[in-house]
Amino acid sequence: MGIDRLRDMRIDRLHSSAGGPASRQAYRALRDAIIATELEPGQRLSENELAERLAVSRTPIREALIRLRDDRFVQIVPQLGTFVTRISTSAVEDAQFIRESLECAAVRLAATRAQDAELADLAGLVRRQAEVVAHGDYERFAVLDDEFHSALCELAGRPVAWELAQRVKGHLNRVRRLSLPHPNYLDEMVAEHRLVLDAMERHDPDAAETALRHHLRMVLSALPAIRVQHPDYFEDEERG
Amino acid sequence: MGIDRLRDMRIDRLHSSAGGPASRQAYRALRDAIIATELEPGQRLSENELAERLAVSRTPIREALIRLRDDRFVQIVPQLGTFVTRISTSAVEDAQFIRESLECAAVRLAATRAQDAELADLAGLVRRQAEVVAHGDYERFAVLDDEFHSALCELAGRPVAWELAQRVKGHLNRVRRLSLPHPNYLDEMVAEHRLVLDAMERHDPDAAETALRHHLRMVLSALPAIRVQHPDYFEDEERG
DNA sequence: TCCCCGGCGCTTGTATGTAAGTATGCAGAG
DNA sequence: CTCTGCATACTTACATACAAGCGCCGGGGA
Repeated sequence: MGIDRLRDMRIDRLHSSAGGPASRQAYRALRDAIIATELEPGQRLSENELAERLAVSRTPIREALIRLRDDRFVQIVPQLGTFVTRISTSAVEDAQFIRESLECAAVRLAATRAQDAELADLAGLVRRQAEVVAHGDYERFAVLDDEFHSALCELAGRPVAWELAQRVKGHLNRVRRLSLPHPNYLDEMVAEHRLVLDAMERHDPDAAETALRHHLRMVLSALPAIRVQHPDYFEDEERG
Repeated sequence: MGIDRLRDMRIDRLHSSAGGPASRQAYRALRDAIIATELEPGQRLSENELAERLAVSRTPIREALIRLRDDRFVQIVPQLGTFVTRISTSAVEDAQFIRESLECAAVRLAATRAQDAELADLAGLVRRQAEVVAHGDYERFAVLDDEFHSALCELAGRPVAWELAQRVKGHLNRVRRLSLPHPNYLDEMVAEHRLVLDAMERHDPDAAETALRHHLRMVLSALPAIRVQHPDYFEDEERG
């Protein structure tokens, strides 16, 4: 088992956010597939087969895999194979720690520096989130959610914080997609965004940080349940 | 000018922390050379010439350059060339922000969780730092300094924080090497380490964070002076 | 039946060749 | 003298070929 599952991967054409060099497209396609667990944790990847499937040579595939290794989404073992990393509790916690540290530091700055016009824009963004949630449009909310967190870093004058946070966020998303979101999940998210925004409007860095930290930690709560449901997706010790 | 400066690079053998695949060695060698400004900011790099100089083929060189691009140490322009990034104030501030966010968050955890034995080890490390500083051994101090900050993240249970901090730290080191350290610089560093340690021994996260933040910000103070001294190393607007 | 060992097929790592595009410098026209 | 256009030499991006090493499987021996 394992190697023939490669055909389960849905991406045949390099369609995801198409554009740019082939190596970057391959990176995005593979990354998306891993986060969506279309490529399952623990699965072995073959440079040759990926190249064939994505209709490019091994070179861009290899460059994509190297970058994915830096992201800890794959593990490359010389002369043996390349594997999708299993979900490790510590890796998820690492990602959470990094994101939390960066975004909380950013929101403190943002709360201090944000101008009224910028806060108004952010408020508009949260309103739009409420709208799409009312329509149950999960996909659109995901986009607006990213925009919100991106805007926080932008307002802090540190867009790089979001770039980095987004990179590690993949680990959190992979977990989140495995968890069945409970009904009011999206409503809660929007409400928490509003709490962060309120604190920023009061220019209260402490409150903004607290609210954002609470918000970011929501994701992790589902982790134990997922481990019970997909034990073979985890690499951690306690499995028996 | 520019391209022939490639011969100024001191690394002929892949000697820096030798071991591992050639691409990794090339990465380290090039990274070290850039941080030491043996490869000057703005300088054009040739894959062919680097391959010849490091006695490997273009493939591992290319992989190294890709990783350096992710680190923002080089800029790759397709069909045009690869260039050592000039020092940008915002990039340095980005690196500072990331390092500060991660390490300050880590030291808070460490101050809370550290055991007596671990604190004793850390105290021993600071003592050794004082010794090598007394002998004016800058190189050994640099190693022990890294060990100190690495230990903080380790004690926090988040070694990944140090890995990331170390990666962006290169940008800060490149700046620091250009500044002539004033005489008591090393003594101050050790003293500040001791302040951080003291706060940790009191299990006081707030004090530990404050002390570390102050410590980390020392580096940036030298930046304006360096810009005056090496204006061509900077890419920022205000040059006239 | 169990164990050891050697060949085979796969893997990644590296080297080299091909393609496409940009800046540059020179030649020639105005 | 200045401007235009083309040939050329370089670059990165990609494709392909070669090398070295690990795991597996099957045969032979005890």
